Amino acid sequence: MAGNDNRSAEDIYRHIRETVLEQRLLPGMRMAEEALCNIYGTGRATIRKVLIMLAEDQIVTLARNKGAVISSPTADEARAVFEARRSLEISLLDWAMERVTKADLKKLADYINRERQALQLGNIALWIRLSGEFHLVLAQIARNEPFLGFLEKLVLRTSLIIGLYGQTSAVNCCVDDHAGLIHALTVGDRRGGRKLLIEHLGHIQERLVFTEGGDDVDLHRVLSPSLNFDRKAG
Amino acid sequence: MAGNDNRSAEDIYRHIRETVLEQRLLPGMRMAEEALCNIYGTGRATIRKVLIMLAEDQIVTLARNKGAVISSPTADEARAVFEARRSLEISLLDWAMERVTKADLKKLADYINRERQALQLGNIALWIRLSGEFHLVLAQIARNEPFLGFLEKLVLRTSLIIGLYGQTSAVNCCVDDHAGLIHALTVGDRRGGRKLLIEHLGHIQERLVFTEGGDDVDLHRVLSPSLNFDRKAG
DNA sequence: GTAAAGAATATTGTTGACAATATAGTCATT
DNA sequence: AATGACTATATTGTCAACAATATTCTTTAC
Repeated sequence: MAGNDNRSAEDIYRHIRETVLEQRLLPGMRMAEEALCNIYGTGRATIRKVLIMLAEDQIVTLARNKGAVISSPTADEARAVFEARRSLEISLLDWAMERVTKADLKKLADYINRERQALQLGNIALWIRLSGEFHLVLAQIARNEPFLGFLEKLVLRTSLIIGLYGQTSAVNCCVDDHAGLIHALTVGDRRGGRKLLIEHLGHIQERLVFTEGGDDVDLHRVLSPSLNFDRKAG
Repeated sequence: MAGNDNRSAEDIYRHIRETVLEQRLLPGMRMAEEALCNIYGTGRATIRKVLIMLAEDQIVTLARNKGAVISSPTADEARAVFEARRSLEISLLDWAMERVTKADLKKLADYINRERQALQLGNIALWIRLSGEFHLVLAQIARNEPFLGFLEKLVLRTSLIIGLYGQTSAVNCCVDDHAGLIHALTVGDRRGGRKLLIEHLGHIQERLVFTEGGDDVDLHRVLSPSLNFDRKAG
């Protein structure tokens, strides 16, 4: 069960990010160093490096002498993330309109097919990841590395947010939204693309239910489907 | 000379970032672990954590078995950073227009005064830092944490870029630009503010001279005023 | 005198042990 | 039975030593 081959810190980092994107790692889950050492077959130094990198992405929260936990974005943070995404992705789409190539469009089409396929096969985790990555593939067309990196972080955090506040329902709207975006990009419909993008992000955001108004995330931890996890209630 | 009090990784991280912002740490400078240990009076584990965090910000470049070096952004990366800044800061300014308070305006005015003061006293390092931080203070008014964090990274990288490609000249235009931005924000002049902001970033970018077309940064290292540093030319 | 090969040095990568801290469990008291 | 203090356990933080690798210096051959 435990003891994969030795992997580099970067590989582990990428793997954990993928898993977060698939919503298999959910907010509140503890990331004990030794457990990760066993899973990935590395020493603590490597794991520590990975956790520091994840903490910089705000995927993980480090507490002194308490260790790492998958971050639980507050409702306010969630709103900020969506606000930021709207703004970032509109800029990215504008650039993409100017710089898109035929190869890009082909790549996007392939991606949508993979999304549809994953959905048909019932591979939800894969579909979730693909539909997140779609935005990144779209963003790559803009050819601005820093911006792409920023969006990556926001997409990752969106996965955490959906994992915390998301309702499992109305799944297949996204694929059509994505198809619409591709069409807008193909015909160069700037205004339509922008509208679609905002609506699409709105669809995702609308499906969130922010239980409990406060900023205290401990309550969310309790109801998160993670490991057994008791806390003295305040 | 060496041996400050023990500081936490976060303190050291902030201090190095500040120093980069002041352009006292320049691209190409080596960041040997032991040297940093002596400077900050900590063990290698702490320094290592700091370097990992700086590497995530792309302030530092880590090479396996070779150690850390202050990053040397290429000309293309520099262009991407400015492009990203234009887009980010316009969004931030739009939000700031909606959310600015009197307290914010007071804070901005104080900041400009500090800039002017630093310039009069000839404290260039401080002025450079303040004029970078001005953009962050402005960004804080937008009240969007993720966006603010992104801009922080870009401002840091801008410091590296100016350190590499910047010409030391025409210093005092910036303060007036900043004053203009405050005015636009005060009277709610959205269009004027946007224009000023783009011009301001343009001023900074125009003063760059991209010596050598290639992506190889070793040449820049040679001319950086760091320790003695020889390399076999390719 | 230059260039290549090898030795010496310095720096980073990794591991293990120990200290500091937080968590969980136990027991006594009310 | 609930609360509080205390002990035991587990986890992280830090340090030191050693291994691996890169760099520099020296030597030798041409």
